[in-house]
Amino acid sequence: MNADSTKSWQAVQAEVLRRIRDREWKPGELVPHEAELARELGCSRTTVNRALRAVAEDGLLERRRRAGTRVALHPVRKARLDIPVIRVEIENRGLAYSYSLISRAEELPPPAVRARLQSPPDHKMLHVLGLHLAAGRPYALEDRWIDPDAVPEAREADFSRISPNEWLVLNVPFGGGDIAFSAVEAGPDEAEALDCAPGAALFVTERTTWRGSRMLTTVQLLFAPRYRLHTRI
Amino acid sequence: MNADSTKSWQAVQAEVLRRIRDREWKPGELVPHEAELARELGCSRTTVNRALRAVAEDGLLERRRRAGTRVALHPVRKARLDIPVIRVEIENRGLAYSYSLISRAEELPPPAVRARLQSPPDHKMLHVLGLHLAAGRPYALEDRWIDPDAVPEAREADFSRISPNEWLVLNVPFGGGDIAFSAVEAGPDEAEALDCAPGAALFVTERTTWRGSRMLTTVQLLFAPRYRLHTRI
DNA sequence: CTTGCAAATATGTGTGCACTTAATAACGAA
DNA sequence: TTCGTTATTAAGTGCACACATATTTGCAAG
Repeated sequence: MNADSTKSWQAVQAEVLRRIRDREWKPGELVPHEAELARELGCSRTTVNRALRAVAEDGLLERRRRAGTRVALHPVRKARLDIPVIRVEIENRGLAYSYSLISRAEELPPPAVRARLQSPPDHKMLHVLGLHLAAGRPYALEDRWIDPDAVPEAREADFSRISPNEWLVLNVPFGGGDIAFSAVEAGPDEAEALDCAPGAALFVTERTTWRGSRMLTTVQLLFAPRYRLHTRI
Repeated sequence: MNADSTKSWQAVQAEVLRRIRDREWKPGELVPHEAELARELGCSRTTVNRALRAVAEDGLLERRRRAGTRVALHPVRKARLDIPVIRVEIENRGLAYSYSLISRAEELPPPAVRARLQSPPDHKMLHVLGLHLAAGRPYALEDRWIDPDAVPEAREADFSRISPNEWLVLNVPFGGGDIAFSAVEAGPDEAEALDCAPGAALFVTERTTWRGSRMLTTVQLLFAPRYRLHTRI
């Protein structure tokens, strides 16, 4: 047990956070450089580096080579959002998950989708509509478009038992992605599927994923009213 | 210049990601241990560790001591959300920011707020309502409650020129926090403040911040219609 | 067959060192 | 004065080594 000469990087991090909190290091101010801190805290520079890097990743410090490390003036807090597969999300709440396919077709996407997927005007896409249910009640409506050229196996996939959401995670190697959250009013169809009043405010997440520069799929997830996306900072 | 015997941890990370993408390492599968990878890739274990740790932080690998490192079966993607001060958020979009105070009072919070702040039934709180504007148009309505016992300086603060949002970031040492995103229908007052139709779907973020175990403040931010919170994965 | 303890092992972390890279400052020439 | 070059400096990264810690495995005692 490293009585006291050894400080773990977490201990250093805690000390750094304390100094920021207690305004020992003021916002915008330059903090001692790594070597200096290492000497002062009785640990190696590597350890100090690890700690400072972690704090900087949370947005409380800003680091630039040569310029040194300074306390962030406008701390842009970095929250981490977990984006699980919907089935897992529901099961984690201890609810029974089920899923039902509403429709599946190969058709021309609307302009908005075409723009997101950067596809040529007359390129047909796989369009899958499905409903995720938690404990038998509508949870989220999945409105997905898949580029069958980029994901040929999708043509064979059976989306009646497994949602595109989960099928894609399992079968398509991940790539980059883009997520947006917003709110929309429920249209008549959506209201019926989600069993809510038309015009109700729905939480929406829209995701577009690609691999390399190839767009793969875009999805709109409409959550039933009272859904909350939750995280800690 | 380290021609090729030295691999940077980013290079190792890229190689690891490639192997996961190309299914050389299949989901759920155990990957070679650090020392083995180090030998294979011709770098030190430290470097491999750095790379694997980074990938694990993104949720694509799961690591446990002794048990080894395995490819995540249900990759829970970790998105990072930046939560800037609203003024900065607006200015970053190249728009002119302004702010106007709507009301400020010390009063009894409604039950929902009391629950969030875990305050006793008859404890009065500082209640500040303000509107953030971008290019002169309503952007977000800030409905904030501050515990004046936990943040005594707030009583003296001038929230007519600087929003509580920004004042708190500048004056109150950060602490833990809790963020939730959802959607609500605009009520009559909110519709008027945000210059939208009553019943319009609004994107909401609710934040509660504390220091230690002391609740400091809770805020509801109602964004004008068409607001989108956006991030990459 | 179960329980408990010890050995083995993979990751986690710390240290000291060296070298690289980027940003600034200092300096000198046009 | 202004521009470009060079020196300096602090962070970024890599390596070899050692020890810490968690977890599994296997063996032995009950």
